[in-house]
Amino acid sequence: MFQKVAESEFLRGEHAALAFWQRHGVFQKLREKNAGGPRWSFLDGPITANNPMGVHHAWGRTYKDAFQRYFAMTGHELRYQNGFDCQGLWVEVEVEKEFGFSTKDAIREFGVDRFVNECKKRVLRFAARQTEQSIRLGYWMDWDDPDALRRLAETIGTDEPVQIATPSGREVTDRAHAIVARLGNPEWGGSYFTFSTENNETIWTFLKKCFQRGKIYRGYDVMPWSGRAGSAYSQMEIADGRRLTTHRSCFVRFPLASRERRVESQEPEEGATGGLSTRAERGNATEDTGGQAASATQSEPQPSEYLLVWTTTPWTLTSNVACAVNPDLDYVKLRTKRDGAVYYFAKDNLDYQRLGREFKEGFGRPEWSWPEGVPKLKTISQIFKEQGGYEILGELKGADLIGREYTGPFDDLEAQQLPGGFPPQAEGSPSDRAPASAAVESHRVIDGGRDARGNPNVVAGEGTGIVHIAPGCGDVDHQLGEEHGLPGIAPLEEDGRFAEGFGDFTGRVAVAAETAELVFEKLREKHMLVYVEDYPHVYPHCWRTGDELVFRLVDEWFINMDWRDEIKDVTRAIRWLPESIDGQAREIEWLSGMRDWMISKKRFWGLALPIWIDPDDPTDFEVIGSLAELKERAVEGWDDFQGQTPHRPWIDRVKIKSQRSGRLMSRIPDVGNPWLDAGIVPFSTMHYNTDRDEWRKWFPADFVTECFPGQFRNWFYSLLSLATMMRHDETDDPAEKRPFKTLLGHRLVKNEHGEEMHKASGTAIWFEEAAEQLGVDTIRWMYLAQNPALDLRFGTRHPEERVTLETVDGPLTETTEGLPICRVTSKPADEIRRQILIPLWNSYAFFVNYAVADEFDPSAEPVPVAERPEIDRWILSNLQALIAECRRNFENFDSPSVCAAAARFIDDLSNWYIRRNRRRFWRSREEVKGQGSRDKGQKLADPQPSTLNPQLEMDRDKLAAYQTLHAVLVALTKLLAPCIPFLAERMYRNLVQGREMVAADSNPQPSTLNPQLPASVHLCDYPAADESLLDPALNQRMAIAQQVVRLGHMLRDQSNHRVRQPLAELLVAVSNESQAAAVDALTGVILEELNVKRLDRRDSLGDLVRYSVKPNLKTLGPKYGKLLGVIRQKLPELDAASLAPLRSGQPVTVQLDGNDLTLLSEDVLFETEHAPGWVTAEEGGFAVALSTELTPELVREGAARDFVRQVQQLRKEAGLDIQDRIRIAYATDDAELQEAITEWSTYIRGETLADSLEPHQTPAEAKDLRIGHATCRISLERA
RNA sequence: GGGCGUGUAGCUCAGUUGGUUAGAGCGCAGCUCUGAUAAAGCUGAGGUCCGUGGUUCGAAUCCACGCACGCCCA
Repeated sequence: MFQKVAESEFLRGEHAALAFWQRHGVFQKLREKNAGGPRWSFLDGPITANNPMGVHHAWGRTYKDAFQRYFAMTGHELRYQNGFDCQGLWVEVEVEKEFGFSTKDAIREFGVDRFVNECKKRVLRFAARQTEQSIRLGYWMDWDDPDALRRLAETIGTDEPVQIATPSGREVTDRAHAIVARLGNPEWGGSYFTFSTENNETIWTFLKKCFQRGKIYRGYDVMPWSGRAGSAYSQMEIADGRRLTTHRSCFVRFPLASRERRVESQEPEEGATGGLSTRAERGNATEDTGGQAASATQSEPQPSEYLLVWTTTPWTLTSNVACAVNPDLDYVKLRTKRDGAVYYFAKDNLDYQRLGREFKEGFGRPEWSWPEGVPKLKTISQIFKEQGGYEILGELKGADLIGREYTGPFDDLEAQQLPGGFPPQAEGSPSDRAPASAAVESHRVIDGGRDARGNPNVVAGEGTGIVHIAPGCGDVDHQLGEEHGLPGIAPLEEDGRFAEGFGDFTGRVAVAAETAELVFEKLREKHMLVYVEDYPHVYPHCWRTGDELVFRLVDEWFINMDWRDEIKDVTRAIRWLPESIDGQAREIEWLSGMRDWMISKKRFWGLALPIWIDPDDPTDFEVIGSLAELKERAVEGWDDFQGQTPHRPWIDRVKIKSQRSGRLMSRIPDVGNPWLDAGIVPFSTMHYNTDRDEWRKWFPADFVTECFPGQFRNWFYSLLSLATMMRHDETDDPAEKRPFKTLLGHRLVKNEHGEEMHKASGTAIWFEEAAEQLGVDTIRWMYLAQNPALDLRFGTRHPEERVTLETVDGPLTETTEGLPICRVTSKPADEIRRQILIPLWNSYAFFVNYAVADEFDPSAEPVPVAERPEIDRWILSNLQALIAECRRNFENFDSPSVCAAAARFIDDLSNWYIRRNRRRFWRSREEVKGQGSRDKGQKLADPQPSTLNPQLEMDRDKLAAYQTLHAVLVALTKLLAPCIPFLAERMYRNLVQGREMVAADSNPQPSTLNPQLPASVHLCDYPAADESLLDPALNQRMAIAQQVVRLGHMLRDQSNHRVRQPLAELLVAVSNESQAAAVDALTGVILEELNVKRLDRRDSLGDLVRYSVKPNLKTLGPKYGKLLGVIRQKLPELDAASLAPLRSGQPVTVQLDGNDLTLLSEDVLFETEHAPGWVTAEEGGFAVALSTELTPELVREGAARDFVRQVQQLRKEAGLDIQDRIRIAYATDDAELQEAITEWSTYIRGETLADSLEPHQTPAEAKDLRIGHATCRISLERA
């Protein structure tokens, strides 16, 4: 039997379900049940085990769980392996914070081994934490015991043996790091950790394959670099750190060498007369420049021509090698009046209002408005005017400047004079092809060239059209330097300071403000500084420290990605969802534009790149493909390493011998890019290297899902490239190479106003805050129902409102990490609870509570469906449609459609089926036995009039109702189990196991449960639609009845007649036979819903309305074109009768404005207009009219129903049970009402379970209640 | 700067191949129903379909330009 249910208490129910699953090992039973079934391969994208989970992590994890549950309920075997992302700078950053380290040296001092152990500990601690949070989400995975993970964290770095039980039930004892290195292996089960030896070693396999294809190289490239972190940032990660900042930017002039080779000129050679030069006008900007420049010309009349150059990074001027122009661009030749100096720069720049738009509108983000206190920028013309004025001497093309030599700004520096550039290259290094000339010998104007898309690198606009080129300090600069055979000067050390060889600059931090000032001071001395200003712009910053990045020439390791077309082919073989995003195109776009992949990082915690190199000959390097290979090749250090994980510092001790030279080779000190860790998992977690047959069973994954912004260049990219390379020697078929078949991306979780939630501002919502305030089923529904292509506006955290959560473990005021727990509100969550979960619960509670009272036995012989009332067959038919729809949508990874269909069904169930059938359940057993006191003869409208033996028939009808509703609810719990696993479980268990489940909960032996039925909804098979119950015609009929009722309600509303007031007659006019049949079949339903005495159906709308005709522009337009205007005007004026043949499909020829038109039936639309004198409404081809005339009889009956309603409300307010009997006393001055009560006394008493209904001098506290047009005082007491 | 996308009610979004009076949900206002319902239903107000020009008998829809916003790439 069923357990009576009361309040929904969703949160308490969720905790109860979690406890039940744990106590009965339901998840284990599910895995056993499906073992050997068809496989469904899900591949989890690893979550960074670095912080507790927030609600933004839970969206993807809800998808993962929901689809896994669906495929489990359809009998599939699954892997259930969660993944943790463990290695990389993000972990180092947090550990540095914990220990207060701010430099790499601080870490070295602390000890790299201790540091790496701390990183491992942090990962294990947060893996434990996220495991607990995921379990609370209802996410069923093969979880490790969080406490075991914490024990490992505590003991890692010691030799103390630890004993843990693995998820598969094995007892393992070993040193912590030996266990940790093997977490997630197939014998133990559990989550995979990317720091595992298996994962790292499989990346070695990948890198070896790259090496064998000749794709690994050591590159010298200019990369964004953080001096503080001592690390280069890859193209992928730099995107996250852009910020608006203000730099001291400067205009500088480089003196041109005189043109000895010059053959002709457009302008006569101007002498540096200086005749027009005067003392500089006063003015801050001019004060320190012009005068000194003028004096330069005095002491040295030549040269007098200058390149005008502009830069926002003054420190790079130390490393200037060349200047670039656009040969097609117009340049101007300008002479200043003050000192007669002649400048060259782009013509368009003279009056160009630099950052004019940004000054007004900011830099493209709301928070990036023009910085306060920074003046508007001047035009170059303005600057020269302030410095005494100028005259234009002429124009020339950029091409005319190319080849001109000049004097650099810092030619006195040692580095500038070093042949081959700076730093001096080791012999035999890959860049030993670099030119032997020194930078000072290379200063000349070059062609800026074009980028990959063919756009010129040098354009007019912000600068001067002459770009200072420092191949060691800039990306494009570097490329140009390579193209033009220029030497490079790379001035910065790892820490972002100038190296030896830079005079006074040596040791200074490049980005420091003082460094810029020193540059200006030196330039001033050399008379090269023209103007200095504050220049705001968006510039890359370190995403961790916020420090400004520099562009630094580094030697890093790269994968040559010239096989990108192979990856594109694989990309095309994959299904990318949601379709509206066109992820495939986005990925292809990224693949087309991406550069070679920088895989190295000069840090400590991460994949040990398996590259061994001869320190004396950097061209001699080798990639090792496995630890076994390394062991074989090792000539020293193996014994030291053995027993450790392949991480720094331990792995660094192993040396091998060069096959080429026989010399000792060492591992490069770099660690790997963490996206390698996440990209290899289709191989490492499926045992590619250890059990190829097993791997073949699970590769490729059927499904992956992740939050997509950013991942096209991160996880998706790494999965695609690694799989393409891993498989290149095994197959040519792109489909065989793909790591996954279908990808579902989803967007971001935002707050209710659409803003990002930030940890720092306290607006980020922690998982448990949301879970224990909003409820997990609610949150899951919110995620699953959301369109994945759109941001989800989750809710709002109120940092100022602290709350205490009541949990099973007692009150909770802060998270495990000590973060305060704050109030979380969410309108979408409230709406879901209101519109879906509560109606669902109420439907269930209604059933259960009546079933308990009636002692309904679900095992009773079922009433054949064919013999049940039409409405039962209707809801069952609808259920089959829902089942089919849910299956189809789950298979299609379309959870929003599952949720939408279910929501519609729940509405039909609650607001139509149950509401309409209440009376079938109310009939008490006494009533059935003929002992009831309710009056049956005066029932307003019995939906099931019967000529059979009333007792027998009612009994059977009631049984049918119970059986129908029971079946629907049980099926619904199964359908929704993947979405709302807690509520579904709770309902299912009571509906199926009933009271026995209480006994089972206190006794872990499930023997008391009905062994025939699964103990958990999650052990059930997903329902399959029963075609024999599907009756589309019936569904349509009911839809028509619902539509008529809706129209009827509209008419009542418009004519101001409440539904409780019976009305005499309803006319329904239909336009076809199926509508007629529907109305006839459901007349009783319509009458009762609308509280109308009589329904009269008319065969034709013509009886109720008259027709009007309208042209069908869609068909007539193409035929008559311009004539359409006339047709539109005149056609409705035609006599409707003359067009009548059209209604039966005959063409009609009419004359309009002198034109003969032949109209087909499709050319004319017939519309209805309401007949006068009726309240009518019309929709979908039928019309409804309601008579509004009230007779005294009708008024009295309405009053009686009002009276009943008010009494019911009082019963509820008095807290009476539905079975309690009462006595009613009332008082009214209204004679008509008095008469109505007397007339309908039996009915009123029957409806309200009243033993007596007496006029009385009621107590003063009795309420004045409105009954029709009168008022009445009513009091009641329990009988 | 380049590429892609978006712009429709107070908010979030639909809107088919160009077709007649542009829709939904939320919010707001009013009304109704209720022995499961903390719900729900109905009605109403609310629109320069970003702007300008063009194509067309007809444009939210197609084209061009402009403006604003977003993403990706420089």
